Amino acid sequence: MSSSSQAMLNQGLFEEQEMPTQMGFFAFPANLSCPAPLGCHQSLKAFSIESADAPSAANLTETLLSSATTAKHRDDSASDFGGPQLLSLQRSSANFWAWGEVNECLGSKKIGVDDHLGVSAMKMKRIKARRKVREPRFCFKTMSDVDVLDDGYKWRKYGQKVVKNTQHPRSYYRCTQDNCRVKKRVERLAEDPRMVITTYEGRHVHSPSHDLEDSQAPSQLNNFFW
DNA sequence: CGTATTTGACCGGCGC
DNA sequence: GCGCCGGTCAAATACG
Repeated sequence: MSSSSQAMLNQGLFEEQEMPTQMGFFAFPANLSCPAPLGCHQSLKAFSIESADAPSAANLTETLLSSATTAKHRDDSASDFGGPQLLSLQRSSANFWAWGEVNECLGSKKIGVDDHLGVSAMKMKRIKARRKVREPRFCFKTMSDVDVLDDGYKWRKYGQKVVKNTQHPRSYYRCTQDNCRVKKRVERLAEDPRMVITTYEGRHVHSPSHDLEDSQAPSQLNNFFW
């Protein structure tokens, strides 16, 4: 975990009092606009998160924020806001939304190992169970015209599915970087189609693509996680 | 022509 | 065991 992420945590980025466990939310200041092609013209409103991987969400938030702020600062040098000040929290019960599926997938379910299973079968089951539990996963709820938010990484779509009780299809993306198994799902909220829910799964083993283009120091590459 | 996206098929988990 | 459902694969198609 980077020290800045820890700082963000200490500042109370992740608040859970009004949410079930594993849930937290925050809001960008109303005047923060994300740069094109982000299309995130409103506020990033909420996320749910696997508690053990809060730093991941913090780092992604950092990425999104820095992407938004650096782009803004390139255009206008007057710094209305910057860095940690962006994270002024706004609390609103209106931000609450159900995210049972994510919580369910986060390993809250007990996975029993049957006594009669063979050793290999048990191993398989354990590996699968462990994988399911360990994959850090969290989601952002964003008001946006476009489905895919520019988080600095390059994604390839590998599937689309209409899920039950929703009128909007869910899209599945994988990070295009070799050896990086990070995935994300993007869908629109049934109740409010203006809201996009982006769910990230896994950790990047590399820095964002535009950082690579900027020839970032190799030592930073290995340490970067969101 | 290489790469990205689309989309129907397939698979595994889960509840009944 | 069966059916439902979410997630993934991969062939076909679109696009630059």
